Amino acid sequence: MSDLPALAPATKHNHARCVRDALDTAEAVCARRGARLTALRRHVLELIWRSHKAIKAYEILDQLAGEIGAARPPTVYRALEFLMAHGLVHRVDSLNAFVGCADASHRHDAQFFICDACGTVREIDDVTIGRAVSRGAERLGFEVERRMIELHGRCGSCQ
Amino acid sequence: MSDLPALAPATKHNHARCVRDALDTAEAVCARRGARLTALRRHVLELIWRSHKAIKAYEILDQLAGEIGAARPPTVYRALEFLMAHGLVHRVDSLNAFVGCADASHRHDAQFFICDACGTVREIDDVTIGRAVSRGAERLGFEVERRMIELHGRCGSCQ
DNA sequence: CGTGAATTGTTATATTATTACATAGCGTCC
DNA sequence: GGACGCTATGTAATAATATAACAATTCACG
Ligand SMILES: [Zn+2]
Ligand SMILES: [Zn+2]
Ligand SMILES: [Zn+2]
Ligand SMILES: [Zn+2]
Repeated sequence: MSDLPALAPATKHNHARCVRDALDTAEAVCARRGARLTALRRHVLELIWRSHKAIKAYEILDQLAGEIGAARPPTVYRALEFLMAHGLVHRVDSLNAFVGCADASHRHDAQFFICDACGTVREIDDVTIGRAVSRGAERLGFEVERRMIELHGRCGSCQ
Repeated sequence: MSDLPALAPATKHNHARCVRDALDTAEAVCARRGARLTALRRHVLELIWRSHKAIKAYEILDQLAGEIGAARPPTVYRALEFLMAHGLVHRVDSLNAFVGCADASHRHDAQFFICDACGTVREIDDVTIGRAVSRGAERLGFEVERRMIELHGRCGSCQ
């Protein structure tokens, strides 16, 4: 595994450690469920975690091609499908892109704060927002199954 | 203009009237701003309003082709761009599709409740949800510029 | 009318994602 | 160990979504 200097996030933290933790959690989650975190899937997850930005499927594809030779779209999309199914990665619909889940220990929807200046995606799960949505849904007689909440703007360091 | 029976929404209402109102509002909004609601743009808006479902750009394209002859993607995407710029249409990112704005009198983000069974999209603008998001953002020091809030599930009649 | 700006037409291409089928790996039963 | 069945991966083709670049037309305004 190579070093990861160029793509580190804006927030100051030990990102190598941050990635290692994410991969360890992924191993644990998959082990617990009898799911196979294969070399390929693990590699894709690692690429996603190289930054706290959302990464596009074809960027993953290009990086894979540079590292392990030929890679085709289905390879990437299948890995992403697996990682999303196990809650290790979220899809950011407003960007057609993917980001590592900040709390992969349990499946969840979350809210994403996306800085349009630096690209950093910050995931939180705010119960107040969740409750507000639930009450709105209730008034409409609507049964919510999946929440997609993505807020675009400027993060603290980019204002 | 043809009749609109097949695509009427689940909720019982006078949909012909509903469409007419939407077009009238659009005329008014554009007049007020000196924007030109050309025949093409008006036609696209009307196609979008034929149902309360989100419609895909290429569905619009197909319908235009059937009605006025050749139509190319840029034609549709440009009309959509105009309609969105003037708040007459919203894009539903989680569907790559477009829906008529339920309250085009003023520009806004809103929340969309999307029934995955019947496809109906219900737009509301719930201040409670907006406030919850604002407070979440404030705690992160994040400045929100655009809110994408799309809730998938089942509407009342599809449960 | 003449002019410039906005709109639309047209061709090509970029970007994102899936289908369909072939091959390879891997655990289990006998 | 070998046959079987399941999961994962490889590969080719194509579908679905969106934009770029430039030409032709239309339209408001003077
Ligand atoms: Zn990190
Ligand atoms: Zn998450
Ligand atoms: Zn209606
Ligand atoms: Zn609206």
